[in-house]
Amino acid sequence: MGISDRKEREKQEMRKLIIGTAMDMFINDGYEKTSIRNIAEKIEYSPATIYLYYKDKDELLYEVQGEAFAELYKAFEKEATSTEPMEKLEQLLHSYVKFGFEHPDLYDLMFILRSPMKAVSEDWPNCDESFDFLIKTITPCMDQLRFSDPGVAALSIWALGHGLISLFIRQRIKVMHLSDEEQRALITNTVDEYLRLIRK
Amino acid sequence: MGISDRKEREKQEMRKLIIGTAMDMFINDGYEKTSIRNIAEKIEYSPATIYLYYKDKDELLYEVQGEAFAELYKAFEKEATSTEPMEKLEQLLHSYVKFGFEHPDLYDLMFILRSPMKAVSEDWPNCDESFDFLIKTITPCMDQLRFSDPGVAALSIWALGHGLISLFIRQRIKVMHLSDEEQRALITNTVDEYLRLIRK
DNA sequence: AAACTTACTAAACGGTGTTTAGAAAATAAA
DNA sequence: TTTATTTTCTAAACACCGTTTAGTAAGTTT
Repeated sequence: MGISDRKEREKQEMRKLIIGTAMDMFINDGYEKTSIRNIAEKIEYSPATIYLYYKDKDELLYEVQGEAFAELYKAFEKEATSTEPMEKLEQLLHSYVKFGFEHPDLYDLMFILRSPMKAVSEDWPNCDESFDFLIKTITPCMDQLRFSDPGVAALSIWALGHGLISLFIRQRIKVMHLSDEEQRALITNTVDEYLRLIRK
Repeated sequence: MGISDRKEREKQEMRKLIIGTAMDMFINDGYEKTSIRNIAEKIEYSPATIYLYYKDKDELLYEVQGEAFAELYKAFEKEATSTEPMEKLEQLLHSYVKFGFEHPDLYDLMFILRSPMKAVSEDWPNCDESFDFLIKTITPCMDQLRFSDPGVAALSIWALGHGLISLFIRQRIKVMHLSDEEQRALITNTVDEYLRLIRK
């Protein structure tokens, strides 16, 4: 049955077209400002067509989140490569913060946006993967870290990185009355001092 | 002129009615799910009336943020009372996290929500106040802290607290597969270990 | 009592996510 | 090849949203 094969292929291509366009627009304009109608217009289909391929806007977000987490994981693999455990951990945190700086709108929809129920109730494959990378990086460092257990260590490191980036992205660091460049420098500085603090 | 006095009073009462109702609804349903139309319905006026007292929905948010920051500051004053600098700093961070746990929707609109331009461009009186409290609490601790300067110290402490609460509120800690209670306990634990880390 | 000012709202504008009913095109069967 | 069936798409509508406009009704002043 060659025809139904092609149809399946075309269906997958359409899904890719939609999700690719959605991702572009989420990155450029943010999730909230991107409407189903805008996406439809860009791909030259009617809005209703999108609903033949995705259940609702949340499902679009869910898919884009998946791709974004895959990108984060790739960044980890590329940038946290040291064979020395503590150095690898440092590279990992730097990589995380760098990702936030370079892809603020992706970071936003991954970690800040109110997540669709699907993402929090069912499991979240590509997110788990990145979190696993953190856990696996921490584990061999435990004897050199001033944390009581890996759970606390993971959450502490993640929370510090996330806190810095999300305060920056959502412009709350403005209360410190610093320029954009000064804010970035201070954040980098704060990361480095934190990494020094946690060492035994 | 008694009449214009009364009119002014009535005007202020109307503003209070609107902002009070808005705050209630922001707390119960969140900012995004609360519509001008719903607020108008609850106070039994037409939606257009609200625009005679507030420029737009952002201005409502701005005002509620102000009140929320005032509440946070009150919490600080009540709970961070020690005369011993380091102990006061610990009380402050605990107070911050407690505020987040107890008023998640207020915390959300203060620190997580995309803030209206007014809040970030002009100054933000009640937010400055709370941030000042942090700076003033940190300053006398500097000789006992493992930070190079107060700016880094302030941002580090804030980012850790904010990171924990915002990951919790936006349900990202779910990747750790813990119950709500376990998550809260882990957060408290992480705060305590952090406070231990930063001590000289 | 008439003129003026203030307080309010009905209705509309242009936007949103989403659903429905029906048209058009592609495929299968005759 | 023509008819029947399935698949693919969209126009239009529904129920919301924030906001503006134009006009009504009430209160105040002259």
